[in-house]
Amino acid sequence: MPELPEVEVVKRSLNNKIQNLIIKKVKINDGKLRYCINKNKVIKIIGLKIMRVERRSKFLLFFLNKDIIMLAHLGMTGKFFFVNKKKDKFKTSFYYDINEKKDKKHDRVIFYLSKNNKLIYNDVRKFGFIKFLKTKNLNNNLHFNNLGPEPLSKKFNYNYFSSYIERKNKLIKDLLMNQQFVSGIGNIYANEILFLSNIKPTRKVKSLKDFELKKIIKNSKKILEKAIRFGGASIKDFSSSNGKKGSFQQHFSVYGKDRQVCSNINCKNKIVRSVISNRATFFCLKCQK
DNA sequence: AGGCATGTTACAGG
DNA sequence: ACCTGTAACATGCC
Repeated sequence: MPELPEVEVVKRSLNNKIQNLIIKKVKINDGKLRYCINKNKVIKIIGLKIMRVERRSKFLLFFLNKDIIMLAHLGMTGKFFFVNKKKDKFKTSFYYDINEKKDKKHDRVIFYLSKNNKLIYNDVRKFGFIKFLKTKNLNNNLHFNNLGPEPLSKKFNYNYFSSYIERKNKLIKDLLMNQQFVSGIGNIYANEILFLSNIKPTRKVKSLKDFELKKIIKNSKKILEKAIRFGGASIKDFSSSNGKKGSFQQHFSVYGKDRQVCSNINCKNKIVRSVISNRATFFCLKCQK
């Protein structure tokens, strides 16, 4: 599910609801996620207030008072659901009912919040994690100290790109997915960005012309912003914290489209699928050079 | 039954 | 010390 746009959508859907709520109780159904949830640290967040939620790369940061941050990563299948007693307009599509006593399958952690609200962390494959740290340690933990710039920030620009790739001999698709180069792009969006940029995923970065670097920068921002506008991509079962599905998957140009006709007008070529660094890669041999 | 899946990191080897 | 590729994590779906 979750690359930058999906995590951003989750952040936005949580933020206005969760601010100023107090964590009353935490129930851990299965704390054996990517990292085992530290129960001693969980005890310390009881009674703390959730100030706001931020996103960095594909990480969610819940800022609590007392200078504590709850850092979460959704891995491949992690989801946060916010459940409120009040009926809201998403009620019909909503997976959870506040009055339902029994937990859903794969509800790993449940945060009971003030005013009868719940925050549920559901994760099928358990590649995600939740950990707690001091605000001052945020930038020197293993997840953040080698993180590249945000693709939507001004730091991700032509000068940065061209100086980064000097004497590098990597494939462009690998580079786009390398979080040390730029943080937040995963397999789906790397495929989409390269299709829109007419660049074959197997191109070596050294071979890229200046105009191609500029195109990749521009299209990265364009696609990620568009995906956020559409609420992210809900392949499998991604949804935001209110259960609302994204629809960007309907706007995919190449991802998952092997053997289908290229989506460019006037191109009758079929999209091919190959594997790069163990990840499914889709492209049009005619449109991407 | 076997292959595949939106991600990250630990580790081995160069 | 840096870079690179691979295995591992856990579960469900086609």
